[in-house]
Amino acid sequence: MDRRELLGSVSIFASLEEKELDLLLQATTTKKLKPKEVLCRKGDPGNQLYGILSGALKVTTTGTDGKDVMFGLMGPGEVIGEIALLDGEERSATVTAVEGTELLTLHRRELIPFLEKNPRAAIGLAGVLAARVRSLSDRAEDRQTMPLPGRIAKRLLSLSESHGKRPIVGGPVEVRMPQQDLADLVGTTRESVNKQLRAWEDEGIVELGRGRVVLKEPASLEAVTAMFEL
Amino acid sequence: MDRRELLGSVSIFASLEEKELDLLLQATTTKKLKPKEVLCRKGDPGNQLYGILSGALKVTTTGTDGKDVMFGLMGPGEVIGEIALLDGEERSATVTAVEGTELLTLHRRELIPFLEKNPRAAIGLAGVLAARVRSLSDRAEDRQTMPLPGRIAKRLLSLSESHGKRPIVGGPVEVRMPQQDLADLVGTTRESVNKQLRAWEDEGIVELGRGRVVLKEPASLEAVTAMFEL
DNA sequence: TCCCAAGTGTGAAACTGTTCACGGTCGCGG
DNA sequence: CCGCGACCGTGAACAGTTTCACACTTGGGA
Repeated sequence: MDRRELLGSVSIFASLEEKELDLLLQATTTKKLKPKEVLCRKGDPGNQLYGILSGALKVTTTGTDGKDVMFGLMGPGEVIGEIALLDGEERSATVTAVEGTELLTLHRRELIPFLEKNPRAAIGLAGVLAARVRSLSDRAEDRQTMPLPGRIAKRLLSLSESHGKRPIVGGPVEVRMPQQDLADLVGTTRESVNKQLRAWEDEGIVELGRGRVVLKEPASLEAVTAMFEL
Repeated sequence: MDRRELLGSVSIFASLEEKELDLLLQATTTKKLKPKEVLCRKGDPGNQLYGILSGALKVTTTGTDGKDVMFGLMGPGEVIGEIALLDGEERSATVTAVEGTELLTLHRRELIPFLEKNPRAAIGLAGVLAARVRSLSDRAEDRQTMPLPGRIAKRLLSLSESHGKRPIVGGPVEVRMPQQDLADLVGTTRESVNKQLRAWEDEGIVELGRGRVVLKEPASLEAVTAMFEL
């Protein structure tokens, strides 16, 4: 896969013309992250924008007590790092690779002038941000209206869509993520997640393994979420 | 105050040239809202962007059980409605006037072409969105790391900065908001807020009144937040 | 290949915050 | 100027989660 193809695969640049892409390409570098490697930490100054080419990143913050909050898991085609770059503040979260990951990096001094010349890209970027706001506020809402089982079910389903694998073709979807991370994502403890998952395992709805959850009956999970929302 | 002055007072347009402002002005309308009047509801189609000229709006969503979540209180100079407009989805929340409010409205069909011709405004808009993401993720973090008193204290302080009044010049700051709204904002029940506030009143930290909280000792509240965070 | 760090499973006890069920009071709109 | 709706105050019982304290498993790296 050549560099241009890579760049085109990052959503916000997908709509650009060839020659604009070429121009932008010259300003990019690529970067590789090993599993567990940290891309940036909350509080760092942030002048780079990253596009994910392959792999997966988790976005978290850590309280001093060690209590983590995970905001999301990002995959290929997604953009990360725009916030600090756009408002000029510090990085708002810590970003860590959960597996080997390839990134495209773009520095603010190249990006801002580029956006000024290519308003469509700027609008596209704003669109990405708008979606981010939407998902954050949805989750905030869930967190204070939906009881724990509903939240776990909902997040499992959404993870299965964005990051699910099917070990056997046509078989059930598997979500690769330790229970601790699931807990951080849902806003609860590892223990609570474990207990809920075990309960579902007994009902045959999921199957558990070290670092993974297999959704045997997604429909039952949907039923759980439906019980609470709206 | 003439129309142009109004437009310039809305943050994202503050950096525009005179002639650009004039151009944009022709596309705007003004709108007035009475107290408690609803600007839009979650789920509506959304094609307007609003700039707040005066007054205050609250942004909320309501679960079917009647449990509300308040995302924020917006004041003069702030922009609202960008999200639905940028991602083409439904309105993501309900917006209600808490007092008499004057708005500037701008339709998508005028705004998008305008942004394409004025990339700086597009970038500015992206900046607003970035700030929105930041505040939402901060709150998400608080909500699952900080116990209730800390969250209440923190929100009171931030409200006092953005919407506080000083009934007597140089006197203590007063926040005008019913306890129910405070609860929705912090993500708890009215009762819990009331109990905490009463406790603080007994300690002389705040003073309560119908629909208002007077921060007599903001420093003590800061101490409460400091106890938990970081 | 063996070891150990990371991850999982589980119960009991403690607690934080909610729910429920009231009564009281304020102040504004008719 | 008075009534009624909106807002405040409060306690008791309850529920859902967290905390704590373990034992157990597993897979990958030295």
